[in-house]
Amino acid sequence: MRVKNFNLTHTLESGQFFRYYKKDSWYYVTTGEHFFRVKQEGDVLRKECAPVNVIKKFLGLNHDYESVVSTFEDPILKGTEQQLKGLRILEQNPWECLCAFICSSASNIPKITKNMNFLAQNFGTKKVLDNEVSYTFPLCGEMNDAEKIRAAGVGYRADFLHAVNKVVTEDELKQWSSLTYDDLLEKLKSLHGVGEKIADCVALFAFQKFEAFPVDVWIQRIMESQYTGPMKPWQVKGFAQSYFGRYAGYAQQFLYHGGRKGVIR
DNA sequence: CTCCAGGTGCTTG
DNA sequence: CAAGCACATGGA
Repeated sequence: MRVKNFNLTHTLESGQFFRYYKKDSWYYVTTGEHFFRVKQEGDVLRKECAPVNVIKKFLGLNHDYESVVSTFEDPILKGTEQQLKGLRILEQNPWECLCAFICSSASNIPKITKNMNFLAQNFGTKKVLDNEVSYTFPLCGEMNDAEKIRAAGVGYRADFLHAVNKVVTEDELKQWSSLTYDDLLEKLKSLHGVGEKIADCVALFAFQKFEAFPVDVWIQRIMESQYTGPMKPWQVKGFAQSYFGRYAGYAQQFLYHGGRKGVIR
């Protein structure tokens, strides 16, 4: 299919998603019930083993990229966007996204990836694509074995995952998609192991709340050095939401990835 | 061996 | 509220 204002590499490798790997110029992606591969050649996106509507939804191809970018007025942000043109916010499965970011606390991307793959292996369903093998992630409620959770190497986060798996249901998660940003944030933050930052990540990457602005140590550092000077994280978030506007979440992802790639400054 | 990692919960001032 | 610390685990 043809795509415009889209960059697969920036989108997948910007730290919002963990269950992919690259092989022979294809990206192999496992999300929801799907295990598929995609590759981009210029304006053409090739995909195999998943319906086109699934791919488009997941990759954020339904977003109006030009509208998003048209709200960017800040020079640093505009410059970063130009260097990372086509980076999209994904639309992830809420349960998987929630688990991934519960695993993310005091961790790092390679380790989160391993945790998620182990959880899928221990609880999920095997999928085969040619010679490639992957496991779909379990549904909410299906991770009922504390021992198997711990075996995924998630450390102290095992208790969080176990508790959250127990109190939330897939139905409830579906209902959350109709909540306002504030109400959704409340629901997410009520979960054990989910604070402001993780709630914002899930609100943004799964529930498409583009006004969310997750503040981690990276964004904190970038915001302080480029915009605000020393500030508390909750102040940085407040500043960013009012300064960047209704697509603050998109701004966050550009700045986060740009900062990590050394594109800024 | 020490230090750190897309934080959060719990305890005290 | 704000500050201080523990929390498992793996890699540098």
